Amino acid sequence: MADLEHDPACADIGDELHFCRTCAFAAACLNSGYDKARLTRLHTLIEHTEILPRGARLFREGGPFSTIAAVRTGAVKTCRADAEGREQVLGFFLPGEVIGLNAIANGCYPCDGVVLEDTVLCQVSFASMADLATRMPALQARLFALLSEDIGRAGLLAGDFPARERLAAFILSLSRRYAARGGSATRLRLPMTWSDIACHLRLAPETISRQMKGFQEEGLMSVGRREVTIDDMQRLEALAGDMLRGLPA
Amino acid sequence: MADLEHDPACADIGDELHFCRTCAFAAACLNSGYDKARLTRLHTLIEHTEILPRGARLFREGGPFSTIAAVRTGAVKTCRADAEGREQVLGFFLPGEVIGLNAIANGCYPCDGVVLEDTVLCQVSFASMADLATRMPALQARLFALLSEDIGRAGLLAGDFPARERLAAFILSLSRRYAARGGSATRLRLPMTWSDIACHLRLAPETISRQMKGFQEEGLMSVGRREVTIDDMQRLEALAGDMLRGLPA
DNA sequence: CGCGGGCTTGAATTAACTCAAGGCTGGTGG
DNA sequence: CCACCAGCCTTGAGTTAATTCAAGCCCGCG
Repeated sequence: MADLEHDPACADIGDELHFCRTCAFAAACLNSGYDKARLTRLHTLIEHTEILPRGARLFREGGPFSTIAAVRTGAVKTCRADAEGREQVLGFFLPGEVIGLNAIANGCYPCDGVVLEDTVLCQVSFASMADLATRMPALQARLFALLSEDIGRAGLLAGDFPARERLAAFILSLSRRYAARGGSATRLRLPMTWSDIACHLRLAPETISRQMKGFQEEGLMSVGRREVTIDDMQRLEALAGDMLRGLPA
Repeated sequence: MADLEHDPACADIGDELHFCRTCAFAAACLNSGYDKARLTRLHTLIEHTEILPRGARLFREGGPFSTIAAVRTGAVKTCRADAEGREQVLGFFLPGEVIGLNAIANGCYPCDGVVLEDTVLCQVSFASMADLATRMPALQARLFALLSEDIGRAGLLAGDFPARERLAAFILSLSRRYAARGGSATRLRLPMTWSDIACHLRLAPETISRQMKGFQEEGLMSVGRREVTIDDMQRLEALAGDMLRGLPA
């Protein structure tokens, strides 16, 4: 365990120990009494990438799947383009979140992975991970939970809610996810463009713009360039409430 | 293995061996050379329910999660109601498909499970299943795949496609899922109402009605009471193509 | 036979979209 | 250091796909 805590590659992450010590994959394992050898084995499976610049492709739709990755710093989106070239953003991945779980089923990625800002990832061969999981039930449980969580998250977008509520839920979801990793719940830096948000929420970019303006005028939040400060969390939760009901983060 | 093949509880399923022998949970294990003891152990974990009538609730939103279930015969929908009481159908589950995977993350169901027609399920404690999976890597792999598949399926609905394409993709998806279990790919019995389909696809029931009529007039399919016969698979695939791209079944 | 749930059909409405044009901003190169 | 450029965001006006509302129909079932 000491190895993990003092690994220089992790030390610079500061307080995000929940994420750092385990590179997001095995938080649940830390307090499970595993011996040092196993934790070290887990740790040695993990490779950190270099700093990936905005626009870099982690993988492309149809490409062969072999590794999953956790975001260490930065942000990533997964997306696909339809026949007319219109982009659909499936999800955003913030520090601590795991990318690639939707590729397990088919052995190939169902979407592109695109870096939104300077990003470092922790990568692990999924096969090794699964193998190790048979010997570490808590790791297996963590993987099951991560996968299950993603089902719920993907389902969020399925609902038919008005633009206003969808955007409110999106902001609130970001807020909770940042807060869960020790960030601020009220002051959010947005690594994605308005257009990305629009593609994600099935809205036109113009609609995002108008709704953001509306939120600001109502005193719900202050909207800046690539950042948002939530001013009235309660009202925001009331707006989004129905949509996020029963979601972990 | 002989136990499984000749188990009278399974014998009546006929040719659906892929599903029957394993009650849908461990198809991948059968050819993996596991010894009889392990397969039997898996089998003894599984309990068949009595015949559940239309309208029965398998579970409710917020209820404690402990078991996952595979549909043996019949059909089930998962759904939730928003504040105004409008229903949102998250998914339909046909024979051979597994219900409850989205509840793992939180330990409680994020939706209701409702029986659509006379239905028999195979139920298994998820905890036992996970425990067994540590000793049966192929079972673990199967569970990972099932979970991953569900992420993709949930994401389907996220896209912003016109009503016409969404409905085409839905019909085609049903067709493929029935076909994958040995059923007909062209003649489909629909266990759900038009309204259920509407709630699932984020459309009004009237829209389903109009689109179905349209499909019929164009010779794409013949629509009957609770059944559909696909007359022009190629054109249907062309219509839905973009949406189902990269989906297993 | 009559009842009720579910499906159909038409007409009016609307939320969000598209199209078009203008403005800000942060980065780049002179 | 400043000017320019490109990408991104904003704003307005007109359009549209799908909705809501309302009414009637069909069919299986008691």
